[in-house]
Amino acid sequence: MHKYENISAPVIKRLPRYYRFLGELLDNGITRISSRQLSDKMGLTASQIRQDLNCFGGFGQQGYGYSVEGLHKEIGHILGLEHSYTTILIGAGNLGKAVALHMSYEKRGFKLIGIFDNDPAKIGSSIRNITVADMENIETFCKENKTDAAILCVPKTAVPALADRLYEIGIRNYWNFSHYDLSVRYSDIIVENVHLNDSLMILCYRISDENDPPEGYTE
Amino acid sequence: MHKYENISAPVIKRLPRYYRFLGELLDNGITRISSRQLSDKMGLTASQIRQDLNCFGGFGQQGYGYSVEGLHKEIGHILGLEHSYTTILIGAGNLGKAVALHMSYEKRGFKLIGIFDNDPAKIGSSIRNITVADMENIETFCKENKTDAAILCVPKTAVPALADRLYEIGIRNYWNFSHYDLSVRYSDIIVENVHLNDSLMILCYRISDENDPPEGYTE
DNA sequence: TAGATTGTTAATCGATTAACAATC
DNA sequence: TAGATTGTTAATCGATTAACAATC
Repeated sequence: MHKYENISAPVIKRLPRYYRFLGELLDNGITRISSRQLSDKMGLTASQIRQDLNCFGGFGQQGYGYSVEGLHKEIGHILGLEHSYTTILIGAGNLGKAVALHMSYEKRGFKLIGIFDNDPAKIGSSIRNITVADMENIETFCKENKTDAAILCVPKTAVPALADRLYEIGIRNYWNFSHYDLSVRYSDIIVENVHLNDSLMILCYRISDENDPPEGYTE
Repeated sequence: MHKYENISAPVIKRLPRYYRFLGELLDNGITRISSRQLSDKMGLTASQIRQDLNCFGGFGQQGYGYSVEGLHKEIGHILGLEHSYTTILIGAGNLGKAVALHMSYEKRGFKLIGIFDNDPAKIGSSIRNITVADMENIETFCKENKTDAAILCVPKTAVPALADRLYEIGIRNYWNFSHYDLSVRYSDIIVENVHLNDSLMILCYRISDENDPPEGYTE
């Protein structure tokens, strides 16, 4: 039932970056590019670019290279950006608010149709023309409005119970900003994580690895 | 000059997750764990856990397993969480604000000492007791206050000029939320990216790959 | 046609998994 | 001691790079 079979995670993770670079080239009025030129710009090998693209089809032309516009469109299509998945956001704190407002710039892929919180101070307030609703009403809302995906911006302590509830409702696609591993709890769901703490720790590792050990450190 | 030589990126990326799971075990009062038990909880192989940990040292005990508290501490140490890097945030929009507030919960690793923006409407406002300063004053500020790292929460169009300016000041460590690849511009810097758009596109790919092709799609 | 660059196969490199001797 | 589990080496698997025939 997969559109593309056996595409490895490393390849998929590179697609948005290809899409971004091609978009920039397009903005700069560049119409064609070779895998070598693109590899120079992006800091990877031409071989890898050709291998990656050929997972999905032969988009280039021998002796010529790739049409920037054509390739940009193809990758957009591979990513499925022509979809519009109805999406709800749970948690209207600072991060939730930022994500909601961020998504207004994002035209493709996802459409925010509801925002939920259980804090009375937040319920009733408005974020980009969507009124924050009471978590109590989420089942009713999802019955009345087909909901494809949920964005989780709640504290990790709230996630296990929330996850069970959303799973019960039938939601299987998650953009997860909470410090909790949803994928361990359910195996038949799709989760894309944005773990800010993890990201910051990795930066911390790389900075401290480069520099002198801190005081009190002995080896 | 590296504390740990030749540690591969996949290993480093798993460290925060180990740290998180061990922290949870610790909270639940569990004192010891074997690589097999941990692998069951985390959804990976016991072999991989042992291989990963042995990049840094032998933290376990044959026939017993690992001390949860000991291992948690060790990984915290490997990540360099005992540091406190002085950090400035550029861009006090919704995302910048959310990140600044997020970091107040985060005690270890980084300390936010300044927030900058060039929007007169934002300059002078206050985020978690830090007054948003004018970008004009960033050179002066960094001369007076040793600054280890910068968080970029500005639109991508603003990044190239900003990056040059921060590089000139001497900042080499970046937590980058903008849709721009800093690492291509400078090679002697450390960049950890949080590309929300890229993350959302990957989710989009995985949802559309699972489901029926959209209307108008023919193969 | 000649030159350039792809698509694709083969070679290399690296990461994960399996196995087991060491040892607590 | 016997049982359990690590640390570590060897085997497998997968991803990246190199090479080149196909072809625009």
